[in-house]
Parts: sequence; C-alpha cells; structure tokens
Amino acid sequence: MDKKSEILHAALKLFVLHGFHATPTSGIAREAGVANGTLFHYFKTKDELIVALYVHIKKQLAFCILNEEIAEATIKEQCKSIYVNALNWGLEHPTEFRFVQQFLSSPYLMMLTPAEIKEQNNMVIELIKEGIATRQIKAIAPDFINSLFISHLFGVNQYVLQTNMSVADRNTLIEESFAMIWGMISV
Amino acid sequence: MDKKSEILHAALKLFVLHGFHATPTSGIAREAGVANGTLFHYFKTKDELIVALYVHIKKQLAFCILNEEIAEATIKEQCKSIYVNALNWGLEHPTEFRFVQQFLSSPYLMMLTPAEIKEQNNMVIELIKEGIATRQIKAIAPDFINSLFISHLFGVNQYVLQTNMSVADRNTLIEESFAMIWGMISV
DNA sequence: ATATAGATTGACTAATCACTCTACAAAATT
DNA sequence: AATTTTGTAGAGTGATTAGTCAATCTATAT
Repeated sequence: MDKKSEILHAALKLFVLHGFHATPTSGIAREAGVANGTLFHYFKTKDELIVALYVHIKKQLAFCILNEEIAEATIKEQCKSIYVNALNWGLEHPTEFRFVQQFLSSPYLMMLTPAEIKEQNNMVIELIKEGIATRQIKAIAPDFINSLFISHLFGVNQYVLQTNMSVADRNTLIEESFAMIWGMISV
Repeated sequence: MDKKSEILHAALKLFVLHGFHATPTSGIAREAGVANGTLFHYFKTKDELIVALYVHIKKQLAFCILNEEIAEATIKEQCKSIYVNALNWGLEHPTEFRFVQQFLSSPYLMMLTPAEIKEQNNMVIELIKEGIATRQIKAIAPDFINSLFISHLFGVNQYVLQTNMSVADRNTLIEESFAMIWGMISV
C-alpha cells in the first residue's frame, strides 16, 4: 500500500473513532506512518482529505454494487441485487459505512456540488424509472422511492450491526427485509 | 429567554452550521450574547453542553409526539399519530432534526449509556409489542420494526426537505408514506 | 554521469482552542 | 443588615492545531 492509501486508511479509522475535527492531521500522519508534511503533499488541506476519502469510499461501494452480471435480470432481480450487495458491503465494511453516514449528516456534505450528490444515486433512479414505466414499481416520484430505499438499507444495516446474529439468521433477515421494501414500492 | 436557553439555542445553530469541533465555545458565547465564562458556569465542559443539547431536543420531540389524546385509539391509530407528529416536528424544526441526526452518527453518541439510548425508543417498542400480541403487527423482532419505522421517518423527512412541495402535497405524502410503512409492518 | 521532477521529512509558526481565574454584581437567606 | 450563594464578566493561560518551508532523498530520463 502506498503512502496516499495509508493516509486515507488511517484517516478513516481515526475520523470514525474521534470525529473529523477531533482528529488532528498530525495524528493521521502518525497512524499512517508518514511525516506530517507528506499528508499535505497529497492533500492540500484537511478538508480536501475528508472529501477525497468520501469520494474514495463511495467509489468502492459503487464498484461492489455493480460487481455482478445483472443485465438480463428483471427489474426486481436487479433491485434485489443492488440491495443485497449494498447491505453486505455495509456489513462487511462497518467503518466505511459509518464514515459515509457521518459525512452525509455533517456540514462537510455541502462541499459536494448538488450535481455530484445527484450523480451518485443516478443508477438506482434510472432503474426505478424503468420499473415505473413497465408498471412494476408504483408510479410515485423516483427520488422519493430512492429515499425510502436508502433509508431502509440504513435501518436494516443499523439493526444487524447492533444485534448479535448468526450468519444464517442474518441472511434470512436480508431476504425478508428485501421482500418488505419491495412489497412497499412495487405495484 | 434566560442565558442558559440562549446558550443552547446558539449552540444548536452553530453546531448544525459548522459541526461540533469547528464551533468554538467562544463563538457560541458571542452568538448567545453572554461572556465566555458564563457558558462554563452552566456547562462544565463543551462535551457536556453537546450532550445536554441533545437531551434537551429529544425531550421536546418526545413531548410533541405524546401531545395528544390517543389512549382509546387503536394500535394503528396510535402508530399513525406518533408517525405524523414526529414527521411534522422534524419538518417544522429542521435544524433540531439535523442536529439529532448529526449527533447520532457522531462519536458523541457513545457518551450516552446504552440504557439511555434504549430508553428513548421504549414507548414505541412497547406499542409495537402490543401490536404483535394482538396480531396487528407482524411477529418479528420489535427492535427491528422500530429500526425500520425510524429509518422510514428519516427518509421521508429528508425527501420532503429537499423537495419544494405545497402544504397539500406534503400532507398527502405524509398520509401515503404512513400507509406504506404500515403496509410493511402490519399483518 | 548528470539533471530534473517528484516524494519525504520534521522542525517551525501563527492562530486558535477549551477552560480557568479573579473580580464584582445581584439575589437569596439568615 | 449582614452574609452567603449564585450569576456574570472577560482577560489570561497552556496546550494544540493546520499548514509551511527549506532541506534531503529517490527515481527516472537524457
């Protein structure tokens, strides 16, 4: 792992543990095993590091969600694939997931342009629109359905993380929870 | 408004605007129109102020949710009353709502004891249990249903806040969104 | 071999921060 | 009236911070 990655990795850990401002850049550098100045060689400011980390993690999540052949699947199967992949990613990467949550409910969110924010949900929105057009999904605002979809994901993730469950129980819950959200948004 | 309230009010505004650590206590005191030392007369530390603010806001929300006669209502009506009241409170107090969100996804959350955290959902959990016992709500973990309920609330709130809607449209959406969550959790 | 560009370092700085301290004013209590 | 408690102020303090900078190192290209 190169130094830039080490810095991002250390920053993620410390930000989730202590919060953005309670984590000094000097602490990140120490945790990453690099000098103080090196951090500012890769990221002009601390704010730039925070935003870069968010974009970096979002990219990983997006890659993981799409990491399957779903071209020929039905709308429902595609939705389920996205749902299950996103949920599993969140459960396998709780620190990253928590960081995203922390970032989205912080004032740092405003450092992203509205276009950037919208862009990230674009794929799901398009899928929802297709589902509406083919009368498989309820004919209500796609943005609204997307909001419910994401919220549901967050809720299930949070519940699983704070509950000790066997892998089998967890998988059952994931199946059932998709059935619930699909029942809610499908016609 | 007394000085303590002024301090809480100023802190809320600045925390949501700039984040916890990016808001200096001196700034809060200035915004509240009191001296620096006065802040520390009422709150021993900045952390104590943050937690006190959270507890203060949660108390307001709890009061608002219960502010109706619902003793004789059915489980569904009680759930709807809580849902609508909570949602309306969030829409009428976006800053407070955002603060709660920010607090819950920050490391400050860990300053609350697990008992305190659990206590806050207790009323809804009890209602869900009653609903399950009377076979009106699906027989799955009450904590899980509570998670979904809260997440749904957050999702709808976020959508409404980021969308320009007429009051009529908003009320329709609130009605419809309750029907959706109720359809999801009822038998 | 030499030159050039980028990577890395860590001491340094100016600013800022949470919190303290002393002094005094206003109530409340005796 | 005297005394104690509580509220308020704001200058002051030691610690900490983001970011800079000049110096050194590494690697690749010529």
